[in-house]
Amino acid sequence: MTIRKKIDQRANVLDVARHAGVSTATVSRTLSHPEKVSPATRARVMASVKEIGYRPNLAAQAFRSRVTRTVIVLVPDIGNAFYPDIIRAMEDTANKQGFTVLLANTDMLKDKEQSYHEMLRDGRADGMVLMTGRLPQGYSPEDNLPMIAISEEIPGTALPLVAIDNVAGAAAAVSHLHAAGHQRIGHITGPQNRIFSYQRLSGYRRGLEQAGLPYAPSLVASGDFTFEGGLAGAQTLLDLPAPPTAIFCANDESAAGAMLGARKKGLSIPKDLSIMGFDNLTVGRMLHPTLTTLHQPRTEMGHIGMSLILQLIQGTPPSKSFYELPFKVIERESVGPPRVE
Amino acid sequence: MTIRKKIDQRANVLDVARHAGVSTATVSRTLSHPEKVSPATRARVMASVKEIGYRPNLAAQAFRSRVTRTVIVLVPDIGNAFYPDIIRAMEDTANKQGFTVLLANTDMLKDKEQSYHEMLRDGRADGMVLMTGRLPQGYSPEDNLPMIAISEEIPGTALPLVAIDNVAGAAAAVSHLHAAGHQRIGHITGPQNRIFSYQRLSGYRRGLEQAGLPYAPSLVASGDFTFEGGLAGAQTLLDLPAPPTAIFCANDESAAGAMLGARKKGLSIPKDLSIMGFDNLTVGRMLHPTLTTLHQPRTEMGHIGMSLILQLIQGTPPSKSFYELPFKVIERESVGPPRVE
DNA sequence: CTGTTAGCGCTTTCAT
DNA sequence: ATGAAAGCGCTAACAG
Repeated sequence: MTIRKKIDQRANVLDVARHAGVSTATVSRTLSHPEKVSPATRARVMASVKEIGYRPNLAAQAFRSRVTRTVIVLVPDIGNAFYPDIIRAMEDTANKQGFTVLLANTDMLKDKEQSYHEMLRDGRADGMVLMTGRLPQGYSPEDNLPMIAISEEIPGTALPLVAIDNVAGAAAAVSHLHAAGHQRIGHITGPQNRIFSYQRLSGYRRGLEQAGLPYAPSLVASGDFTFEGGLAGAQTLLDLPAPPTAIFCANDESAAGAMLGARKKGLSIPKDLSIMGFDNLTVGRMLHPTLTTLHQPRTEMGHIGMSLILQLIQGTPPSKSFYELPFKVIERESVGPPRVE
Repeated sequence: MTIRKKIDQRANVLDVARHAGVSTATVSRTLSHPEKVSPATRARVMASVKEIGYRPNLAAQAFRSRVTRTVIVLVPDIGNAFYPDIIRAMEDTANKQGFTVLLANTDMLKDKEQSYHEMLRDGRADGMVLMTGRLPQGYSPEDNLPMIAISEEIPGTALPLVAIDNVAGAAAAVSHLHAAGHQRIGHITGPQNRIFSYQRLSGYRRGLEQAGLPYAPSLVASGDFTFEGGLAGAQTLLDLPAPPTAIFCANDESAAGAMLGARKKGLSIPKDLSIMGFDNLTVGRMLHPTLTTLHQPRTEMGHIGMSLILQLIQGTPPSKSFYELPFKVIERESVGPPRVE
């Protein structure tokens, strides 16, 4: 019996209770709800905890209290430089409140999304943040599990969303190009499986419309948010009989690819072709010329999103369904007036 | 009493046991060690599980079995494009074996490192992977917790390491520049708090030595692995009375900064100045000119590292203390012969 | 404010 | 091969 303690080194509540001359309940209270215990006992228990070197068994705690203090965050592609700032901000906010972020890279694979969602259902996390733009398979509103979306909207649901207005952002980008004098503005899209892509494409169309410019399907090349996609897209557009004088790319990485595509064609940016990105990643400042783009407040997105999900976890209902954040155009070197023809 | 089931929807082992007409022990066995149960009962239990829609409570499981199937991965800076490939590979390997990766961004903050290490000690994870180049505070070898290091060595410990030989890699980079004809080769270092920085600096010196070139402290500028650090470092070096004709940067991001620094000085790359990076990140292909660099097999690093820690967790001791991976020079456009003076 | 007591849901001896 | 029963470490009624 006393042998057990020798085998299993670790002290538990009972050891502390004995040492402090109180009950286990008091020990538990002191640790979880210190205000419910008299200062005197609190001090005594704390002293014992310290002396014995007691640390609560987190697995037992999670099991018993049905609270894990963990939030699962679903990221479609951790290699995409768009996410790190958001993730860091979420982690900071979570840690500050004693929560842990369980980051899950899904690569847009449905079974990964599902298996993390099952972890949530099965009590390994208290809430979930989606940046995938879609619901995990097996999701059921009746489960009533705390969930929100960040950065990318989830069509057909009531999940609270923290993001910019992507359509308006894309329209603003096109306006910016139009304001610089461009009349033939091309677009390189994102991948088919992302809501983002549709929103930015429709923002592109809205921007054209607002500028009084016609929409020509031939000026839209399909990309996939990657450097290679941007490269290929630009090549397609520049091979057109009447190529665009400016290209609005669905994100910065494809804009980088588009810049290479232009260079390969012997075009100089922005003299022969203007290029505009979306997201405002660090890479934009590394490119030559530096990239004009549209800024998304990623850090803020992360902070606000995490605060929101933590509130939901703690039982506070969301005050609105869309926490809209501002975007802004970042003017750099890759956009200029069109060449006079 | 029966009311409980109505309130707390969820089925448990007892429900399954009753439904299948067996004991809870048999249900547990069927789920955890199917081979210890007769095919007939196994089928019956499985059928009940399915029918009732039973899913084990993971928190209870973790608590009781003292196994979480979770590995904590400590990353110094998730914004650094060096890590995503490693992380993705680790996650893939872990998931394949039913494990989960708990990614922790530490920003090289000791208290973050410590608090995640405490999570390990307190039973919220089964093992830990360090990419921080140092031990978390509170680490004690006697705890005998499964831990390894990936990519960055931990001085003064016996933790198994999966990485390239950074010193040899840096020396190879310098050799490459020397082979191109350079005699005055500068270096922009990493930050002071990273082992990487020292290793690459000492590799730089070894490379000079091997080339029969003198080491001049003035040709070493201190950087911090960031774009800005590279920019500032290059400006320092290029302002020298006798500036280098080539710069070996401690990583690709600072190389990108150095390229801008050169451009700002009106230098053309590689005609007036050659630049070499380290890591082979995607950004190297986006730069103009594209960046010559040294490739680290990051995906392999992640796969091997995760397999290793999972083995340790399952009780297999490591077969060696250094799992060395190969590096290789990637030749692109940023390195050429020096200008004839 | 504090102690008593009864489990949380699961796994695991120990019998049978 | 299966069941009975004990208990992991902690928390939360409940009573006092």
